[in-house]
Amino acid sequence: MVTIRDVAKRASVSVSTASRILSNSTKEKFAEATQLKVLRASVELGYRPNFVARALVSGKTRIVAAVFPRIYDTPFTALASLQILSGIEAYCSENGYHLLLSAPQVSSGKVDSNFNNLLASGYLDGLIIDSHFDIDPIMTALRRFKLPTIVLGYHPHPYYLRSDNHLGGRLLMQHILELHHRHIGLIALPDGMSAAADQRLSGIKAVCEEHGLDYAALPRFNGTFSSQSGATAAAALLEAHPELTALIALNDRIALGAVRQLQAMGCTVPGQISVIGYDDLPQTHDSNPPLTTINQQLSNWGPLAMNMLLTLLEGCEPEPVILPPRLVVRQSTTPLNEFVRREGHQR
Amino acid sequence: MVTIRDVAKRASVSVSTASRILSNSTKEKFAEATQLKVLRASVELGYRPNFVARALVSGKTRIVAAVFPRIYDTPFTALASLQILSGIEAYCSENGYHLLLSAPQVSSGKVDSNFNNLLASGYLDGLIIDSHFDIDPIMTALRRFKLPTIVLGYHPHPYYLRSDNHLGGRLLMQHILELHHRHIGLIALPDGMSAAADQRLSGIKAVCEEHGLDYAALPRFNGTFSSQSGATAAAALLEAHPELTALIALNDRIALGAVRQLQAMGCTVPGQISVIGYDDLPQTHDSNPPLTTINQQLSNWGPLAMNMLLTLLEGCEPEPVILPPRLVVRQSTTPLNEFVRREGHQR
DNA sequence: GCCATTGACGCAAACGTTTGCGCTTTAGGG
DNA sequence: CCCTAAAGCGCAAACGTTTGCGTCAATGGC
Repeated sequence: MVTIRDVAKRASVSVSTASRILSNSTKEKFAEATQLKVLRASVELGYRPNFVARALVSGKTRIVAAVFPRIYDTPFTALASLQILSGIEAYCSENGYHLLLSAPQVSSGKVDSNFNNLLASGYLDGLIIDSHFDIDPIMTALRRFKLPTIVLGYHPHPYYLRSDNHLGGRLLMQHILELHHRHIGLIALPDGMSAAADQRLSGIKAVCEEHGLDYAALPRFNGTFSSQSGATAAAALLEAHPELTALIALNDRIALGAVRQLQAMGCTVPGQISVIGYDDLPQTHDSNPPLTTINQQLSNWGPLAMNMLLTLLEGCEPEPVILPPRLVVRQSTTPLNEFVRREGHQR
Repeated sequence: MVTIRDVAKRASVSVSTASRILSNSTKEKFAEATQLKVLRASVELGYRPNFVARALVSGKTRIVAAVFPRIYDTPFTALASLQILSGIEAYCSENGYHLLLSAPQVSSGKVDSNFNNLLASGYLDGLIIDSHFDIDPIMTALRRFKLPTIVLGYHPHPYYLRSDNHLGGRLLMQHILELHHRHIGLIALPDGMSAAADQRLSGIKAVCEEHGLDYAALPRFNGTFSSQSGATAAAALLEAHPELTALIALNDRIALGAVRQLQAMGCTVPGQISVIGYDDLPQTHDSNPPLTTINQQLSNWGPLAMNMLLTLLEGCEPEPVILPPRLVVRQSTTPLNEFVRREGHQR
């Protein structure tokens, strides 16, 4: 390993001079000739600074962590995480940072010890935490160390980035109403299970009230995160309420499950029943029919969150970010046709 | 920050004694009383060793990197990466290692500078590299540093882990032949584009020869990695060869695209035509019909690769690993029915 | 009772940087 | 010609550990 001492020796200057010329961006005054000597020696020897030593004295590692809690042993969930992760990595790399990935095991209110070690290790300059699930244990573990932190999602924290799920819910409902549907089923999640889902529901409710609809009266069936639960829900809803002409699913996976179930039951989508999802998963492009859904700009999350973290690391106060979701109209929703609409009105 | 010096002072011992008692697992002999004093002082003060300092002297950071090259700006591809990553992370964490994620930009034979910095930084004890795409530039950049490395896939390297894609190809073809199909279309990738795909094709070819079929005569259409290209391929194949009763796709995405296209053309799957994919992507469980495909045990890759890396870090020579893939029969393939079979034989 | 051995611990160097401060030289002003 | 200031550079401490070696006392054998 070639150290700065070697460079200094070859350039016949002191170590401190070499260090200042090589790393100190604040150009202290050095003779042109000296600078050249050092620079040349550096490249000739192929000198690369040892970040560990640098970190020890500066206290800065230029490493940040992305934390995706691992709940019930399920890995950080699916492609959404990957998109975010990819964005963080890219932005990190552009700014000379390195990304450490951590998926701490959270069980019975405790975080695994390796995560605690990581926090105390001094390896991290800051972190970005996904609060898709309950991260209270993580945040309490984190409090002891004064590490700059950005939170993704609804966990209460001064610096956060989230999508406006209320607005997303509104878009969902408005789209369905504009298509003249009035008999609308809801495949939701149990209240309180996910802050994001709750917000989506609140958006739906708000639109209902604006249109004089009784939100509480909407046929509703609670699923989970699996596509199978979407299928179950669709079957149950249609059996209890054959008059339904539209189904709102709170995420794409249950929407896709619902579509599959409907088709298996001989129901055409969107011919007889419109289905709308939420998340804009990649596979919704290619599903049959392509799914109308809500896009959360996931690919922007990583860079934006990392940008917030960087301003925090520079000692400034980043503004929280709330991203507006967008409706993506594909082919799983269609206007209620005249015949059915009239029938609907008769009831 | 509470340092080991504080602990030593509170226990009224020297720093070296504290260090040895706290970290040196090779229990040098110390008086019972001294050990207790130090341990107690340590917990009372909440001492956590600074890994950076420890790394500086020991030369070991207990950080390893997972490298997923970013080609043409596409992020590390999809869920396969995520499954592997999740496995690596879990195994890292269990063994007290930390995982750094790097997705270096590779363009025109060069790797971005941040990746080079990472390699030279001294931050890494070792790395696991995904060779899904061409990683020559990465490997040459890596050669200058003597970092223990495991390669995932077919890139030539002493320590590798891969799935037996030749066997996978065999399974693919055997399954189709056992279902009595004889008019088989191939949605492949251009030769040489992917070592894994080439291997799959070689397996298919081998089975053909064993059954006296002319591999070269199989109707074939080359796609890419997108599901759209699968749709295009299916349409083209069926138009040129209406007699086909089975389609082999070299990956699930193009298989799903093909299924969608077939259904749009009024072809039932598997009623009129069987389709088989490769990869066992999660969405193939829920597609309509659920796809018959090949599973590569991706969730085992991470732990196995990490295990190899750990033995390498301990100074031993790990054995390369070749995992056998498994056929997953779902509902997109079915035996050729009698009528069609007889017709098939007549031609 | 003396010497060698062993057990228990401390001293200080080392890892590769950064950085506060001080030293020398030169230039410039009076 | 002297004094001051600035320019250019080096010394050495510091960051928090680990670890080779040395020291001291106690112990045991003869």
